[in-house]
Amino acid sequence: MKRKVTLSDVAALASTSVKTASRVINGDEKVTPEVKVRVEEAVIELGYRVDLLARSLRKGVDDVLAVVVPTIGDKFFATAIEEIEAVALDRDTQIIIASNHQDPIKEKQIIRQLEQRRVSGMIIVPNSADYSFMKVSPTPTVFLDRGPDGIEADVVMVDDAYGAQLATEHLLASGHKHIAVVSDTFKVKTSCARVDGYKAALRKNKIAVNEKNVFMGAVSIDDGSRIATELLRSSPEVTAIFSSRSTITMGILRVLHERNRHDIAIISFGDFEMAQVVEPKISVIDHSPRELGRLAALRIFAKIDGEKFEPETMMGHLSIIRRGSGELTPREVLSVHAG
Amino acid sequence: MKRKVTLSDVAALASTSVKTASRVINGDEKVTPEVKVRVEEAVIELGYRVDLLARSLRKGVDDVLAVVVPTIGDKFFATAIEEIEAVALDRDTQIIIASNHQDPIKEKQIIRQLEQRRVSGMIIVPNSADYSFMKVSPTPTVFLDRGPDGIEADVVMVDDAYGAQLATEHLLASGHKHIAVVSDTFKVKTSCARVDGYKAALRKNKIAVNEKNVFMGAVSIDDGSRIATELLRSSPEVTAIFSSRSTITMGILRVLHERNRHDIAIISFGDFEMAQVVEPKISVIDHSPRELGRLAALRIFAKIDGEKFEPETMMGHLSIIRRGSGELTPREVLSVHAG
DNA sequence: GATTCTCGCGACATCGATGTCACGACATCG
DNA sequence: CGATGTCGTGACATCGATGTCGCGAGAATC
Repeated sequence: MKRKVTLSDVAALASTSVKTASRVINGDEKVTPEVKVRVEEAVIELGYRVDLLARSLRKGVDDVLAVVVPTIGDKFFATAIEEIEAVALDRDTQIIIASNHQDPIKEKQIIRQLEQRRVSGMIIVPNSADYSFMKVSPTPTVFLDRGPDGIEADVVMVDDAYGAQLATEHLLASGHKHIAVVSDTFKVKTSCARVDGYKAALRKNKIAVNEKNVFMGAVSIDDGSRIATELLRSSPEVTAIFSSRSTITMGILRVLHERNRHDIAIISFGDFEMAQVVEPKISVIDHSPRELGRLAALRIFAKIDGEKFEPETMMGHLSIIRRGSGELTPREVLSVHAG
Repeated sequence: MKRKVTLSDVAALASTSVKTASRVINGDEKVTPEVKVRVEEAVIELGYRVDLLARSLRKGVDDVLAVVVPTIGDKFFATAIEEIEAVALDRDTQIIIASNHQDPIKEKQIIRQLEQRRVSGMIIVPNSADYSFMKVSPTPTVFLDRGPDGIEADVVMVDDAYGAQLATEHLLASGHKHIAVVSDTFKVKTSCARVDGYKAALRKNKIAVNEKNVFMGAVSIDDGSRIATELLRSSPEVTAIFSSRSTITMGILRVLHERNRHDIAIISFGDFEMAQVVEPKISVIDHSPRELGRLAALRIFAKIDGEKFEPETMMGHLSIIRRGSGELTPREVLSVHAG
């Protein structure tokens, strides 16, 4: 096992000083061409490669971007990460991924550890915890998908309430009067906002909000199925559903397909691959994880490069993709026509 | 902006030496309780936290695990990463994710960079490139999902050929004679193996392989749809399809659903969320990304901890999940019964 | 009581790179 | 011709931690 090749080995072979060797590998112009060649030859001969740890220690920060998400396996976050990685690759920056496992204590430890590692920046998808401990953090940070509690910071997100309103109004426009919403917990800001948007749309259209048709607590596919079953039983008058997450939508679809209920309109917050596969295809409110990831990455790199801004909230685009499921005519309208 | 707190600040405040402070934070027993308390108080008072970069430089390796995958957004890899991250979390190890972007040159640079960063280990999902340049790598490495070319190494994968054979035999057992396969490119080893397994199953059952029914070149959902369309036209006799990837399956399903063709049996390599949502539910060969991720992570940490093994290939479990789509009776059998 | 051991501690070197600064050689200027 | 400037260079300090080693004091041994 031969010892690691260091700059001083290179310098020795090139009969020059360590510092000059360093100058050559860093492209410093002020080196005699002849010496430069000698060093370059020595580098090749010895197979020298910079030790990034040592360089980072000297520099004071490590050229690494950290990304903290609730779960890596979630398609939405995975895609956002993919985009962040693509932006980072252009700067030869690698990314550390950490999952907070829905545990504020653990997440705080993780963030601490990332700071101790001197990552050059962090992109965080916050949970419901308090982030005020980060007020004094020396590490540039951007929050993604939702804003953090307890601290003013850069945030890249979409206008969840507005998107939910769009979705609900779309269903209203198709003639639906009895529209249910299925969402996550009120602890998650985005879920709240989406339910708020739903309610706002109803109010705007002078339709009373029936709390019975607001279903919370759905995260997984199975939750979606469970709630859909309950919904069909307890609220038979419902002709349309606004689902605030794609996993929930999948769960609802399972029940609808099993029971052959193709008479219920559905629109989903967040696009997903299978939305184009099932019949009828699922209309969605699209908030692109790619766009959010890109925005966050560009922002964080601008900050890393030393640009100073005031904390700012940046909104990604929202659009509605009509595929059929949201445009179904309510059955009472159909039956009136038929009768 | 106050300067960073270092061990020497702590030592000064505790009126002791840097080394002794170091002993305290590393839990070295040989420190007088009194001194230990002084140091601990100083740590709290100053808010001292170890600089992981410096520690890693000294130690010679960085306590970070690198994971290199083709694409992060792919659900299969994302889930594997999630599991790897979970294992790593138990050791307070963070993970660097890199995508090779299907580009061997870029991937080589990335791997080099990871070595230069002195990551303590690497888990790599290889592409078709040659990995012989890694023969002399000092970094413990495990390959995931498929074996690398040009080098003997640890590999965690499943027996793709066997899984494909299982799938095909399942269709045969339901009475299908005309079975098509849709797969990726022959450049990817796993794809090859799956097609081989398909052919082996046919041969074993004395059914001639019809190359016309071997469809290659499908990666995305759209590819799946394109090929499904072609298949329905060019091979109307086909009553069952073995799809070697979940994305392909989704593409095929889109076409089948659009055309209301519920008479074609389908089985998919790789489980996916929507497999349980559509009707009929999709039977799959399950090769759990969680299990593979876990196996790879445990292996890599064992190697990091200094255990020595010969290069070995570890196989994850494979099982068939029957959900209905693979158990459809072929229409000619039905018509015989009907007639 | 002299000697060997152990224990807690700290000065210093070290990991591998880069910043600082000063020095000698040569060019340029008035 | 002396003063000033620029240029390439390298010795040394530095980033922040930990390994080495030796020292002095008290305990244990004969």
